[in-house]
Amino acid sequence: MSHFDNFFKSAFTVDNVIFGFDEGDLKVLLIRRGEEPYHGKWALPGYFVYPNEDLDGAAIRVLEELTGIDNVYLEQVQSFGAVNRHPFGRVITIAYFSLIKISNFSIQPASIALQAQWHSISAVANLAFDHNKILKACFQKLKWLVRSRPLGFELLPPQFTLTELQHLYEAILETDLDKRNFRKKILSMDLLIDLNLTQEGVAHRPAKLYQFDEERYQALLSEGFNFELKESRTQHKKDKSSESAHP
Amino acid sequence: MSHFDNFFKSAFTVDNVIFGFDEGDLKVLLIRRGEEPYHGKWALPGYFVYPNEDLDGAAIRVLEELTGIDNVYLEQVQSFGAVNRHPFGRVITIAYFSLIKISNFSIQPASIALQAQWHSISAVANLAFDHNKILKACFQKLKWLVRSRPLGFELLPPQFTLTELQHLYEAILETDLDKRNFRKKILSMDLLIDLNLTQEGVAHRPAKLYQFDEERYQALLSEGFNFELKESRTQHKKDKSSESAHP
DNA sequence: CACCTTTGTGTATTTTTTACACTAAAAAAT
DNA sequence: ATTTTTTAGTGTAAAAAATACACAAAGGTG
Repeated sequence: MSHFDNFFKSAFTVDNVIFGFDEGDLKVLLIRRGEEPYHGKWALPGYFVYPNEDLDGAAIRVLEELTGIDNVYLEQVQSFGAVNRHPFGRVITIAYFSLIKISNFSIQPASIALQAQWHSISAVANLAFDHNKILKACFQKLKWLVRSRPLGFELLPPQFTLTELQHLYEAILETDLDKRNFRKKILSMDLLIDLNLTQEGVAHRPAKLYQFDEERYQALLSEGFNFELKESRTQHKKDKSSESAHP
Repeated sequence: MSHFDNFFKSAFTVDNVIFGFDEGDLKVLLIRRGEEPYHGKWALPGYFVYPNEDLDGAAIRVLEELTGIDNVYLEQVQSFGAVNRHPFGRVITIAYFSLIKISNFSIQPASIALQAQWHSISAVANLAFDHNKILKACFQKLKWLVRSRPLGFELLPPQFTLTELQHLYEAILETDLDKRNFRKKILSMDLLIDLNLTQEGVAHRPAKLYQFDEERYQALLSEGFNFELKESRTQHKKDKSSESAHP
């Protein structure tokens, strides 16, 4: 049956774009490749999909094998299938992405990777394959998603301050937000639990700590609530609160 | 090199979800398969990606070969790669979708398909493979996209009335829109050219005809304009304009 | 010419978004 | 102990956007 001529030696891979947030910086998890091609180069943690596993499953497995990270929610983003994107043959890849709290996971590269490390989004080197392109597409998707879902909580420690949350949003959206308006909006969604605790050991007024209300989020989700968070249409200058501090 | 064990007999396909709009109904283009598996069954127009072509190119070629339609913009949606989705072996598929004016294209199924035909979205049968799932995902994406881009013009004839446009939006969003508010919003985007023509041969007041302003759309796109079109947050009843007609 | 059907229009109300500046709290420096 | 430094926390008014809603106008039909 000539139909089967369409089955040829080819392969699929999955590549994971894992975002984290630390020190006010949006980061992505990269590995240094321990295999040809691109041996020694930085790349997204990705590998082949095996014949007996589906794509989502492969993404989860590969991430675990290459970085030691498991138990995260991975979302499919896009496929990349340029003819020569892989020097060894025809390989298309399916990109997945996820957001995780950096501090929650210890990174343990498998033998197949020389190293696994967080890199600031703003300082990502030349990656192997077409991984720069993939990263860019995933970052776009993140930016887009964060406007319609209260994402980002995944990236913060369980207890966080409103300023930390705002910085995270600013990093993702690549814009400045107005402090008062941001707080008003976030608090009005009623998705944060005020822990009645404050920061300790900071050399200034300590901020209150909050926690994400997972239960309420699930409840709202199921009733089709719209989480949109905008403040991006008009250009506006920062709230220069501090200008009064030095008269 | 054991690396190459990961290249095995497998295949990629592309499947196209082509939306059209006619007689107030949102439609999708299906073919009746002329090949095993699922010979004789309705399916999305899809076929294998060849070794020497990239995914976007394959989608365009396949659509042309199976339905005679070419010169349309296809957008990648998602990959589907369940292990047993294809009875002949491991095949993952990449779904593409597009919107076209039904009247602009004459459908000419190639020998590989027995038939190609528009089907109302609301009355799609059991399709081959996992194509019902794919169709559903694409419809979701359409619904989502139409809120953030002035899509839909692709689906209408070059000259259309505001009521036709509104019906189209209602079909996609699966909701009712308020006539006056819809017009206000659409016209304020300033993307329609008033042709100073009216419908002819209708048994009621003829509507004005408009045309989509492609140039202005491109201009606004490039300056990052936000086309969002909502009116979906609160539940609201229809504008029962006609209630005064029969006092 | 009455009548049927669909088009086309405006306004008032409510909600959301935006812009903007000072006091409060704690630690550090004097 | 007082002052300085730094960040947290707060409210309001103005502008823009979204919503709800009803009737006259245009053309064909019988």
